[in-house]
Order: sequence, then structure tokens, then C-alpha cells
Amino acid sequence: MASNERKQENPQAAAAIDRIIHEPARYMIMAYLYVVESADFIFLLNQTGFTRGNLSSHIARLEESGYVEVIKEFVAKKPHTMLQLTRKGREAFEEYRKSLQQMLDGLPK
Amino acid sequence: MASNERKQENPQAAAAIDRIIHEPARYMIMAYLYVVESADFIFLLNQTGFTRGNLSSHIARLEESGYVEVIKEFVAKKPHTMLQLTRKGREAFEEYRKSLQQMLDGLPK
DNA sequence: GTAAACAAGTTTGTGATACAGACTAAACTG
DNA sequence: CAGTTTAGTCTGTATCACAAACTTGTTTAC
Repeated sequence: MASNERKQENPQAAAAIDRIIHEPARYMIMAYLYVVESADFIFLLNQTGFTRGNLSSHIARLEESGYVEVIKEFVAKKPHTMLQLTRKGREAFEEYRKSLQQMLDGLPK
Repeated sequence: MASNERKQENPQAAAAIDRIIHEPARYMIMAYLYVVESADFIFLLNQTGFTRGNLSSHIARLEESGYVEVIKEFVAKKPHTMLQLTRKGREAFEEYRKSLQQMLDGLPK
């Protein structure tokens, strides 16, 4: 254990966190998609209580990150947006939860 | 359980989170203070690897929130800043950890 | 058939925030 | 006393979360 092995103590776990998922709004979205497997814009809107604009931009961010796939189609002549986690998104979500758990386990009591 | 008890499902746990502590940098600071009981600026600087400016502003935020007490004194003629969690800060930290744990427990598997 | 109302999102504007780099003030060094 | 070090603070900037305004198309009212 060389002397330059400094600062690898516990609270450091917090530094390794996926900031995309760390935002509670996005965590909520991903958590729904994680269990539901696929959901539409309106469903998420109702469940989360976000404004449309806010929801829209979080979805855009998740899409850019490659965490969700956005499928747009027309249903009964209206636009309809379906969301689902990508494989990458699912893995990132699991990884994030693992990190958090480690962070929590890091402290005694 | 009235029918208007809607949307109290699990991912909602993410909405109730203390944003002050949710920032990983501040979580790290509070985690150190939680175990160490009291630490100085330089110690935190070394442990966290933050820049002075960044550390300074997070400390300011924690102080405003009433989560840490900042004690400035002169040691060997040099300014010396000691930090310690307030009771409120300690409770908020425990509360935050509890919320996170609930959030994690919220999902199956 | 045109106008008002509605539906489903997207774009834009704003205020807050995280971070780093420049700055400051005091003390020590040669 | 000029320069350097120490210990922080202040300032500038890029990013972000959020809401309000806007867009595109459909349905309803007259």
C-alpha cells in the first residue's frame, strides 16, 4: 500500500455518480420505465406531476444519453410518444442504484 | 384509503429529496463531518480533491442551510477554518440517507 | 366552412448552480 | 523590504431545471 494511495476513503463513493440519473426527476422517469417496460408521455405526465415542458426536456436528455428510446407514432390521428429504456439505460440504472447503495453502506451505523 | 390517494407509488420517493445534500460534493463534505466530528478546510480540500473555490462555495451553502457551523480562528497566526455539523445538519443527513434507502428499496429486485 | 377550443409535445427564456481561475490579505523567508 | 507561501474569497462562465409561450394538427361550435 504505497503512500500515494491517499483519499480512497468512503465518502468518495459519492464522486462516482451518474449525474444524468442523479437528478430526481430523471430517476423517477427511469424508475417507471424500469418496471413498466414501456410507457407513454401522458402516463408519465400524470404519474410524475411535471409540466409538459419539463418532462419533455428530461426525456430529451435521457434520449441523448442513450438511456431511453423514444418512439413516435400516431394513434387515432394524434401524436403519441412511447418511451422505453434501452439496454444501456437499464444497465446504467442498475449501476446507479448499486453506486447509491455502496454510498449508503459506506458509513457506519 | 380514499380514491384520491393516487400517484403515491414508489418512484415518487425520489421527489422528496433534500437537494442540498443530494449534490455529491456536499454529500461528501457532510459524510466526512458526520464521522470525523470536526475537520478543517485544508483537510477537506485534501480528502475531496476539490478546488479551493469550489469547496468554499459548498461550505457557504451548507452554512446558509444551517447544516454546518463554520468556526474561524487563528492558529499559529494563520487563519484556520474548522467545520462541524450542526444538530440540524446531522439530522438532515440521517434523514437524507433514509430517503435514499427508501428509494432504493422501492424497486423490486 | 371558418373560427374557437383542445391535444400533444417542443422551443425559448430565466433564475439558480457547480466549478475553476483570478484575486486578496496576512505571515514568513532571505 | 521584496518576494513567496498560505488560506481562503470573489467573480465569470457554462450548464441546468423549470415554466411559460409557442407549434402543429384535430375536433367541435356556429
